[in-house]
Amino acid sequence: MIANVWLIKSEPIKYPWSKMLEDGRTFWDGVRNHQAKNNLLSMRKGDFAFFYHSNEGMEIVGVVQVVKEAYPDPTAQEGPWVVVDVVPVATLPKSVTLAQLKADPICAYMALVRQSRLSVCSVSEAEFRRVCELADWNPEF
DNA sequence: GCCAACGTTGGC
DNA sequence: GCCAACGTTGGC
Repeated sequence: MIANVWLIKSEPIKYPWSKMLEDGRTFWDGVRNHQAKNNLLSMRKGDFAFFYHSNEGMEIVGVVQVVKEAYPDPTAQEGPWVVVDVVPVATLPKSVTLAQLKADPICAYMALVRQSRLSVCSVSEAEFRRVCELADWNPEF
């Protein structure tokens, strides 16, 4: 695989996938956790990320791509916080629920499952392929 | 530098 | 609404 894959979480009440599609592009703000911030810093232009609905839905609904690498979070008063710019790439034909991931031998060990509070986590290539299978999605890259 | 208290996130 | 898992804060 050429690019790395990540997973970003959003509460549907705050920023749902439908809004992501509507906006076409957004900066991923509000991360106030160092581990999540470090993941944002590791993102490279062209990397992909699953878009996960936390709290309500609890499922992976779409895929986005990083179009601008980390820069200071405009919504942060101070501190080292950063954002990246992302654009939607695809809506998954079938959403993949947390329950499905937990029940799957490959995905059960995803950072998403192991560290429920981490809002930006990495996804391995094996996990990526498996989620695509579960989603009935055939990535064209 | 340790640790108790507290706050937040997010699954159940 | 509850609670587990973490992160942060502040007293010592």
